[in-house]
Amino acid sequence: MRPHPAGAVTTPARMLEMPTWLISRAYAHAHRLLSDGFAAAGSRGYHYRLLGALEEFGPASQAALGRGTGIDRSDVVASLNELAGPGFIERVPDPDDRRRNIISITPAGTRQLRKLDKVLAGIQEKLLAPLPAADRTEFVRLLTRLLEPDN
Amino acid sequence: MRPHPAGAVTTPARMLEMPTWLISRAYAHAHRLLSDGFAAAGSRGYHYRLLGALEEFGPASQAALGRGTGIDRSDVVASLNELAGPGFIERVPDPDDRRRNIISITPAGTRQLRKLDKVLAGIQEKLLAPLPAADRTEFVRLLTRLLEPDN
DNA sequence: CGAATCTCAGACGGACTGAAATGA
DNA sequence: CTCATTTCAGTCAGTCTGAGATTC
Repeated sequence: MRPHPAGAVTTPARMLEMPTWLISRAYAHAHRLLSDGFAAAGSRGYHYRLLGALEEFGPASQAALGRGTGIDRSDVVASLNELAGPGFIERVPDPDDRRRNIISITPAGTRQLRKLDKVLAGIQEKLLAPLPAADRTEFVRLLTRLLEPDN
Repeated sequence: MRPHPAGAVTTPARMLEMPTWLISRAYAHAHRLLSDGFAAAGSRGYHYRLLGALEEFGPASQAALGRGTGIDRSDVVASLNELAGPGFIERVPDPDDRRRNIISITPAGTRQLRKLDKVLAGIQEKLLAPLPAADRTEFVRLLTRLLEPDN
């Protein structure tokens, strides 16, 4: 017996409606929208998280940023270097503890964050586009509920 | 002005309710449940996908399996090696095209697939546990709808 | 000849670990 | 001396690319 012609094999039907499968598809989709969206704005997801944390919580040390945002300490350094280039953040030595840098968001960084806020809103819009408005809030509610035990 | 004490920084609030964020959290959660669940059964996600495709579509070439399941050709080789060890699949050269191997699932492979079906069902159960029964079908419906344009 | 298959080795980007260097 | 922070080099798992041998 010959094997089926190329292309006849697809994802097994038993998987197609599994929540785990759907979630991983949704993740891949969302991730692509995010990467593309941020890249088009000359930025990356880490930049948004760091700028957002700096604006919300004020100046912080690099280590605190890493712990707080869940970004690896070593990636925090790299991302802050990228953000310091265009002047979106500022590093100044902490006068009280000269081991530390205090990282602050600059006015240019705040403007960049505003811009990225819009980019991100556009991405959410694009992601949710297939759902009628009423279903969108329901979708968020269900996802939140699903994750509640984690918190 | 001093930076905040360590631990005061967390994920920026602006992100916490974003669908993209929730989806990536849900993905990480589901992925962990899957890895752990399959590992506990001495298997891996790729094994399930390959065995499922073989049972559903019948014998196929390695290239067809790779294209069909979206698993990289090189990982197909590695996974089939792992599946061939315990005798879950069988490789025989295609008499009609001697470049090819025809891969078939064996009776032991079918038994393994049944076992993994149960494992996977348990994982879905664990994932959806926080949602009341009525919300579960709704959740699946919304995810499916979200992904429809992709298909 | 060009195209497809299987296989291996190496590359690759993303994320984590360890430890040196600096300073409190 | 001990501890915290910054930084860099090395590692690691997962995935993909390239190339060789073979066959169509």
